[in-house]
Amino acid sequence: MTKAHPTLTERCRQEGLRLTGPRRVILQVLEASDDHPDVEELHRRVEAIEPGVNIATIYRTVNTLAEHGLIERHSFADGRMRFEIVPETHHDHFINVETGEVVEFRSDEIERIQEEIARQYGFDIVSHTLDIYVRPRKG
Amino acid sequence: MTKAHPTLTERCRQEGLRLTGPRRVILQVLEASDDHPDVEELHRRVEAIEPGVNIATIYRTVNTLAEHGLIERHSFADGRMRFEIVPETHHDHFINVETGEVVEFRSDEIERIQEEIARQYGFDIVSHTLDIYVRPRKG
DNA sequence: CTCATATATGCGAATCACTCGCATCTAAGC
DNA sequence: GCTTAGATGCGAGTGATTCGCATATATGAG
Repeated sequence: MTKAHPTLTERCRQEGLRLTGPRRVILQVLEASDDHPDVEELHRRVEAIEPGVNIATIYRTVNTLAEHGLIERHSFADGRMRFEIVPETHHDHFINVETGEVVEFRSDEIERIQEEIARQYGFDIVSHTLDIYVRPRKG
Repeated sequence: MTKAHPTLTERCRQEGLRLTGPRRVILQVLEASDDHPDVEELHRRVEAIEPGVNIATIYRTVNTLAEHGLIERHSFADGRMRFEIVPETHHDHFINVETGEVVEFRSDEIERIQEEIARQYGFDIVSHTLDIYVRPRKG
């Protein structure tokens, strides 16, 4: 029986990345986050577990992890970068403009239409981001 | 006979914005741009028409115009903000990852599905961005 | 047409998110 | 236990954007 999801730590090993003290904590925090924290928020969460980790290390680590394809970068309208573990299957995001909360959704239909349109234009899709800014429906 | 598109200048007047020298040039440049220039590029184009306009003025002006709904801000993967006149009908963007070129497209079907999904989640859509990073199809 | 004043502008300093240089440290292979 | 490539801490540096403030100017009132 293979595990459904190898952990980030396992994937780091596979990628030949060193498992240092600070890095282990960062991985643990990422595993435990089901929202889309930015670097400052990650730093806060890391500091809560083990103080003394420099914020530059968080920046470097998320960059390394993203380069190795273990996490995804997002930049919503607030400017800073946000991160999440690369999901099993791609999804897009609702961003609640009143609270900043992020909700994931997926539409196979939208994915399909994108492919179709890209083909019409003579493009291959490398990646895409669909961010829908919303507010709770009234009434 | 009403004009199909009021010019930016006309819309500024409607919004009670002052038409100063520098601002007129910025508006003219925006009207003439059918790409998605960033602030530096706008500054370059403005300087070519009338030197001496400070880049801070470009920043302030695009912010003012965006707040008044006359232009749209975009931030593609390169980090800086890019602008375009608010289009007649909404469109999304292909970004050629090899050249940085931006191509507009529109899909009523995608728009419709977005609305449908948002409704299912109990949201009203405020706005959205769909950026598809592509490369020219080979073979 | 002139004046008053709310708005814009130019300029340099400040800010914000992020990156880098470099000395030190340490994980992981031998 | 060594060795060494790779990781870290820290402070300085960057690049895009914003701000403070003195000056200038567009626009409406008279």
